Amino acid sequence: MEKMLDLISSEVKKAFRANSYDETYGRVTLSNRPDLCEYQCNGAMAAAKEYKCAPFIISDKIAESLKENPMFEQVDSVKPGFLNLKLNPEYLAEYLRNMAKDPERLGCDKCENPKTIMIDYGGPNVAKPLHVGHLRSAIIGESVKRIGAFMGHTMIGDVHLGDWGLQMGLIITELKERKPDLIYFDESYAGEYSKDAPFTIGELEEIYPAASGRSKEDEAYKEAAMQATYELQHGRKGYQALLEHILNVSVSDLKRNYENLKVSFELWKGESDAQPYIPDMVEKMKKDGYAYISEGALVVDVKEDTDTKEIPPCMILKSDGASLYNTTDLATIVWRMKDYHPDEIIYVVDKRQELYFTQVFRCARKTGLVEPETELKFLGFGTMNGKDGKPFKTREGGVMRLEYLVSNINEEMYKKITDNHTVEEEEGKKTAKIVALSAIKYGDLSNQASKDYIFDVDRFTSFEGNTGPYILYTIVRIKSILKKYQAARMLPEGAEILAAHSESEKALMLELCKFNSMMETAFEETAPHKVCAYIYDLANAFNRFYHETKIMSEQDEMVQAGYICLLELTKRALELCINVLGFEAPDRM
RNA sequence: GUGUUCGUAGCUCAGUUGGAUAGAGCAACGGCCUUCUAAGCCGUGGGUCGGGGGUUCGAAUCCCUUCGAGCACACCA
Repeated sequence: MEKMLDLISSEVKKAFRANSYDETYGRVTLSNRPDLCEYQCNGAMAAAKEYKCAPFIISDKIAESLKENPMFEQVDSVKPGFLNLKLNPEYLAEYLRNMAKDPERLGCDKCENPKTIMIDYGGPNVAKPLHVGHLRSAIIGESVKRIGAFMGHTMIGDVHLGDWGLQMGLIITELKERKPDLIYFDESYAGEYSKDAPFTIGELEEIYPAASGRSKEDEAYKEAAMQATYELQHGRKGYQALLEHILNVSVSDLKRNYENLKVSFELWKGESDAQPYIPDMVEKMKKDGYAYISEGALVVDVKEDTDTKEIPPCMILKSDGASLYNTTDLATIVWRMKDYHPDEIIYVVDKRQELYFTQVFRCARKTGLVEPETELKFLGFGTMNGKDGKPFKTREGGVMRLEYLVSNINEEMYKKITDNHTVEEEEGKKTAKIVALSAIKYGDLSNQASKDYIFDVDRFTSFEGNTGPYILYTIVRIKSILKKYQAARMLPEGAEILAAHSESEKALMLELCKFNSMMETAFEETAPHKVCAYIYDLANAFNRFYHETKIMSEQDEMVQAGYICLLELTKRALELCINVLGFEAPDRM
């Protein structure tokens, strides 16, 4: 469906043309003075300069041309040259009826040229538990992915595991110390290895920090770990089998954790998957003359004339010849292009890595790893701070495990729910989990991703104000009425959304008709917070309407049925929105 | 030092890409439940949009300058 603003604009542009003014001045925007009008056009003031006359003369003429237009209930030309518009309620109702006919999309057209977009988010490390630092990438990435999918793009989420490097050698070394008799350490062993891992996720999570700690004090131990890393990367069979086990155990645990957050990935690739592509890539960069030796390291220059500061070259290999983060990221681009040929790759990572990714992107572009039209987008997010404004820590000052954070909030939510209502324990727990997730995700997504934000558990889990639980509460209210209505009767023949009967009803309808343009903007700007802002406005508009309108006691059957249709549409819009944000609503709370 | 992001109510944040009287929520205060979930609704108070200059009919928004904060600046990821 065409967007409401475009429909209105095209009428106003017509009026500008009819009065022989340039139609580009006819662009209509939402009103910033809802007390005066619903939509406005400020073009007359801009046009005044070109046509050398007072702005209000132009806006008067345009208003005159639009007076008879059935789209509008009211058209005013005001003081300096504002054109104030109010929509005909019947026209608005018709628009919403068309939205309602399309419950899957509510009139939001899929994009005309669907793209294949890979989105790199998550970024957990194998053998290490997820911590709060992983939260934002997961939440934002998942939402961006869902918004893109809703707009009709093929979205491929890749978790991009940290499964390469010294950490693996450390684990193997520590394991060898603890269980030296394992056949994985017997180099003469030539048989098959067991499918069962010789450790649990619990052990693994304990082994890594132990090994990491010891390597910092014990030089010989560190040497051993580096040696193990080298042997692993150069094909020692037993170690590779161990790596497989580490991956399996770790990934299934990560999947469980991400599932709890309603976050899922199409691909579970890791840094290790990029390694086979490195030699050819490096060779080609050298052969094509892009890569050269500087201070012992192999680098590619990525400076550009327009730079306002010195951009250091992108390092491809360290001076000892080893690969590093850059190498892996570039090689990852190689397989992504080869296997999926994406039109765009979005990286959802900490914004502190912006300079680094500028280097990587430029290098990829310059050396031809991607095509000129392939878009590489850096979506940097800010730090999650505690109430004191400093990076979020546990009370003891350590890094908090994500699992603990989530279960703390679940418990808190359960307490709140049981304080207010008597519910069965099982249902209460289930509801608490759903509401808690909305609190966490909405709390994060309602802020602009690029900014730091304060993770305030008390505020996010509150049911008041601009919070996830408030949105869910609104949906639950609607569900409750619909259920009551449906229990008593069927929707009568010919029931449909009617022209608004009150100010609050019209305000609700005006919010609803923004749905398609809001979703499009949220995608174009990769801005989930716009979806949050929208549903907050929508929920407010609904609650105002709800308060004024006694739906169940409405006497006129068709009016009542019209309300029900409007409620259905509101519920649908809210549900589609929270779905792209990555959470859901319970039936009761 | 260079670059970059930012500075809006006591607190947490919006601000439709230059428009009219700068908006929400929390906190404070006051009203509304024998009737669809009061986890709600309505109202009151609270601002030199960090400061200064400029661009123009018009600036929180664009440019310059200044103060303050965060972050980043090749062999970590």
